Amino acid sequence: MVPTKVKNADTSALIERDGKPLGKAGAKPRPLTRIQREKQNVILEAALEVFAVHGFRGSTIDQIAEVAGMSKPNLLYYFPRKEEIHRRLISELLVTWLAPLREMDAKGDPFPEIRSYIRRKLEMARDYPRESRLFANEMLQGAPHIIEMIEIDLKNLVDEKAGILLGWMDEGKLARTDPYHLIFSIWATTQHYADFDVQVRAVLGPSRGGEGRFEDAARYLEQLFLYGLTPRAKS
Amino acid sequence: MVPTKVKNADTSALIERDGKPLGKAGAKPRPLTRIQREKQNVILEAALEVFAVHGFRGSTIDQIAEVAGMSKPNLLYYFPRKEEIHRRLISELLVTWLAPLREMDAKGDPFPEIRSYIRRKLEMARDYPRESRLFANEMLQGAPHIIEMIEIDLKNLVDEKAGILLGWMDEGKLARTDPYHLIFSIWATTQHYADFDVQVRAVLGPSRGGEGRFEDAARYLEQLFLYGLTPRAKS
DNA sequence: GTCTATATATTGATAGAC
DNA sequence: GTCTATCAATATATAGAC
Repeated sequence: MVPTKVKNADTSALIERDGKPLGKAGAKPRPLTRIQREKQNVILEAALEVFAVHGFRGSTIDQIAEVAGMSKPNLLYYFPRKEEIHRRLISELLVTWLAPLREMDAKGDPFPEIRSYIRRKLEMARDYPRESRLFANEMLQGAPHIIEMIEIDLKNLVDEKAGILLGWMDEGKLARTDPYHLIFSIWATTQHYADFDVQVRAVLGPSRGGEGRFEDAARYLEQLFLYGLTPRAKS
Repeated sequence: MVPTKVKNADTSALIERDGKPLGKAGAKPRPLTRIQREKQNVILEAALEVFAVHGFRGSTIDQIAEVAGMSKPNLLYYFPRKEEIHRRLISELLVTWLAPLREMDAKGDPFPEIRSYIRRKLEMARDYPRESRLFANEMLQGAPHIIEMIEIDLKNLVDEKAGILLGWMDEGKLARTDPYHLIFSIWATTQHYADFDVQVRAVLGPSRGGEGRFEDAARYLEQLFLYGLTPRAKS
């Protein structure tokens, strides 16, 4: 007979310390109730808000608890360690953050693929600026928590996509250029609108710094990248 | 008779607290000796190192003192407050940081001007990565210490240069595009190599992530921007 | 000017009542 | 599960000897 198994157990949502579920060693970790999961989400949401601005060391549990609307000991009941909150946010981050690049498809045509990749990245900067800043903070510090993922998973993904880009170049569908730096420039230009948002808004001023700025950015970037990549006949 | 005035008094190098020189109210502030200035520079250098990585709140005087090779009370003798060190670094930052943009000259031709602007910015990312990261940290936090400078001085500068770019477009020397987002994209792509250095190196790997990466980046960016901006005959 | 010692505040984390 | 009280560690900053 098959041992009883909880349906849809979300092992990533257990109360953990140092990456391991709390409780007696050897004891079967219990999945969280709906309420517990919701509380954790409230905390993670608040922590994202704070970590994104002040980084790990610059953020305090007090701040996070205040934003989450609960007391500090109460927060620590759900996440016994500050580091644990950060670890959870960061480990979920890379996956979502790289989703747009994963979608770039070798079977498609280069311009539509690149164009929609840029659009998706720009939408992420618009809709998830805190995630973008959390990532930027981590990078500025030398990516101490995700360096292995960067060196392995991210590198593999970019190598693969660079290969696709090179393939398109070989077919003459795309101007020959450095595929790695091409990807860097898409990352940089799109994330800029989240990470340097204050500066963008201040420079554009009240008239052009409103919500429309993302549409303007999309139009500009499309022009920059597509014209810049159009293959030309040698003359 | 003219009151005695110290030659070359560097008022920005006095020992200050909350932006005002220390000492009895009304007393004439004394300029620093050479040794004092050198000690301050050692501290500022160390602080740049630390603040660039951890941000203001995430950095400690202990860390800075250790990097500077002196005791904490000794450091506090030269800068009575942690905030004062940061204030000095930040206020000097914007000036140096915008120097390359200031050099963009309306009397020049667009492509050489833009090309050398990109080169200068990329050289700054290569040679002054800590300054770049300090700036990025400040931006991520919403630029609390330099928001007025951003809204006034920086905005004015960018407005002026955007005007120059528009002029070139009117003359048909430059593809018509959004001059503000053009400037943003130059900032973003060049500073990326300082702020996201870990990621760039990890993705490029040992073979291509060495010092040559800046030359590769320069070549790529030149191609991206210049081809992308070449005016075309309507067809 | 530099050091040791220390005051004072903040912070991460725990104990234990309810 | 949540709270008050509190501990221990760390952090900014000062006092005062030399």
